[in-house]
Amino acid sequence: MNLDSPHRLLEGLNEPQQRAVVTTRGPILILAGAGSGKTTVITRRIAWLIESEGVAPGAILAMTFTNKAAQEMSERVQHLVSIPAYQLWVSTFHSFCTRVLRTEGDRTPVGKNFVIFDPSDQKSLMKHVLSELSLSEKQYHPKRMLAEISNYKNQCLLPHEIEHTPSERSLATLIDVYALYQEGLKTHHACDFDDLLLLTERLFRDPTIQAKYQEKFKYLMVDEYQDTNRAQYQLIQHLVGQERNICVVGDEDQSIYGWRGADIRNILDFQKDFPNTTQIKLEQNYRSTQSILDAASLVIKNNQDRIGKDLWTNRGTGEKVTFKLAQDGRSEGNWIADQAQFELLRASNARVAILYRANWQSRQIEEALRAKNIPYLLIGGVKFYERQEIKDLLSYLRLLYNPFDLVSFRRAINAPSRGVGPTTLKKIEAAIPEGGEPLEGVFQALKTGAVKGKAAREVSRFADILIQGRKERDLRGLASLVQWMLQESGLTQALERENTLESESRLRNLEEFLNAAADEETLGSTLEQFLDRITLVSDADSVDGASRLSLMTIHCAKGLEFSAVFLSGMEEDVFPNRNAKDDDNGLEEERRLFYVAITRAQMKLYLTGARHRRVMGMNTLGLPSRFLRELPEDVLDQPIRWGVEVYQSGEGDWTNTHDEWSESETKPASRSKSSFQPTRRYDRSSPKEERPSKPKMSKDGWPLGTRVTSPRFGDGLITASSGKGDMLTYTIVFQSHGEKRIVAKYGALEKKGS
DNA sequence: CCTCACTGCATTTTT
DNA sequence: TGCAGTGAGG
Repeated sequence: MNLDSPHRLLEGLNEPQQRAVVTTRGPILILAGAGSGKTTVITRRIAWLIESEGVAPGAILAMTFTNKAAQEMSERVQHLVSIPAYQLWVSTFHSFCTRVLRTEGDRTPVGKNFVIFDPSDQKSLMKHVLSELSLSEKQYHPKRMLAEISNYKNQCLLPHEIEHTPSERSLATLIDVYALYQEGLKTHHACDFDDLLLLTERLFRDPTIQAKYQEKFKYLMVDEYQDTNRAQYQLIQHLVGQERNICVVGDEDQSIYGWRGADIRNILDFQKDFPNTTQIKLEQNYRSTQSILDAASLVIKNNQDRIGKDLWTNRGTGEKVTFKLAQDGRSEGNWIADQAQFELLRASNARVAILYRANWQSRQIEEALRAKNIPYLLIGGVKFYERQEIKDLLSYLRLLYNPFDLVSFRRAINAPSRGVGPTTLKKIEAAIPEGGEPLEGVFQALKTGAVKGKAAREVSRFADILIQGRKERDLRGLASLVQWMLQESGLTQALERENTLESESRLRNLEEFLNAAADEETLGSTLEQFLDRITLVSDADSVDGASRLSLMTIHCAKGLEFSAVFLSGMEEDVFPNRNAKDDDNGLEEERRLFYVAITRAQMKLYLTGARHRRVMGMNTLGLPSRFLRELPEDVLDQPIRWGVEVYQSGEGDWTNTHDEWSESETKPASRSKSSFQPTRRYDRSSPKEERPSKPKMSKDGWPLGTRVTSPRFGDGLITASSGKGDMLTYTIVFQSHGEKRIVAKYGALEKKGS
């Protein structure tokens, strides 16, 4: 290979990138740092295989995690070599599996024509299962049960394969729940997200099937390999054939889906799994300035679990990172809004993102943006296809496709409200013959007179809609079918009758849905394909390149880049998230999340925090995120100050600082000298700082941060408060008893030193 | 069977 | 704080 006069497909690539493109045989591990041109490499590599090596497009399988990534790759490949899209197998794991199951489905419990349950469907099935087993939802939270089941599924374990000893009562119950849940899915002819992977993996255990797919796909590529879980890992192992042409691309520092079963060991151990792996590191960053990269590199160095990379850039030092401490969440929002507007005005093509750890944090930022009339796009939260009215309509469509879907049946039968409640539903369900459709239950219940009167009329009208609908399904196009369903189901009329602001917006959503169906129809999709697509789209897929200001979680932002990035809520327990920092793994993942956030920025990075925050209805005192301390001083435009009091943490143990709560004689933190210096003034950098607001809780209580003594628990520090008057309650962290909630009136608390 | 009002409880992150 | 789940009344 002569790299001096590059082939068209190698043009503009640096040396390691070129090697990654042309190394097509055997196992390859591409460690692609943030912003190192990963997508370019993957797409050029696919094009290279097709064009220079004459590989048939259909023999290449490329897997991604999001539809957006898949779509982008597919488009870029088509741009490079002109081949029809349908020949390319670039898809998400989930849609790949769906495709396989739709082809081979006769061999799985749910058959070919399954529906895919989304989380809300799962939840309603789970509730049903729990009541069947007479387990209280109070004790067995449906969501937690589902999370645990998901965990097992991600590890490729079915209920009967989970090992447990007789003494593990709660595990035994979970297994029962899991088993019955799977039974439920089977009778509904339904899969949940995890089943798509699990069932496909099971399928590939059959040597015949395995051979078939190994023969088809000679070249495998996996994007974001660090995010694969056990099921995905196994799936890949099954697919790798004799020639071992597997290329995985990933970045261990961006592994942020451990909670979803992703196992960072998959990428760390790749070379063990595939001896003689070619490893290529992409370390030149084309996205960010040096300051941003320095911040990112020094932060991530604190992690143990990594292979290690040294990112560099030739884009210059750039502006330093700005940190802003606001008095509370509201003023944090306001400051971000103002500053974001400034960033937007800076360049006509500026794209700005406001990121946060958890969705709830978006609220106050949104309020600020709305108050200032700054347009923005919110990604996440309630998804379009999860809205009530959409789910109502979908439940009808799903029933036309798969009449066994009892969850949809239960929903549709009383949407819009027809006066068919739990009682009638129970009777119908009892009348469903073994292995039969819910609709047969309706006929039975009517025949035997179990359901009569008004309910009977409504129910039989509902049955008519479904029966007629099945005929219409085969006669009409997608859009026209949706249109018909909207009318016949009475959903539109019910909303029109309601005639409120709320119903108006729901009608608009239904219209939007109709548009989506029309779009889909022009692609020539069937009802099946339409339904699959709807369930498998994610928030990240809706990120609109044209939008100038976007709000999203850090997770959603992975893979994206923005000229300026705001990262809000830099407080301990917010970020790192309180529940995630229990163990080292959790904390390292949080740190990787921080790393992902930092590396989204091209030109400018802002970090913000709030001194006080209302969280879950409580006033809480924010302490600086430990991550702030990991930032090298010289990337910041000024030292980080944290309000009046100084929090000087030795691994979050405030008692280490005992007397330093009064601002007088604080010693600087060990690593960064000037960080967290006490300061009496609020941050002076901002031109129009909100007036040093009234001290919180000073009227009928003590301010947060006050040190108190309790006769029962000894010395402590007020960290949060809620309620007022007689109900005034403090959350106090005691030196020797941990965190307690104490009603001020009865607590006999005394202020320390008075 | 539906609606409204109350209460108690929770916030990670998503294909 | 806000939502979801529950219970009383219409």
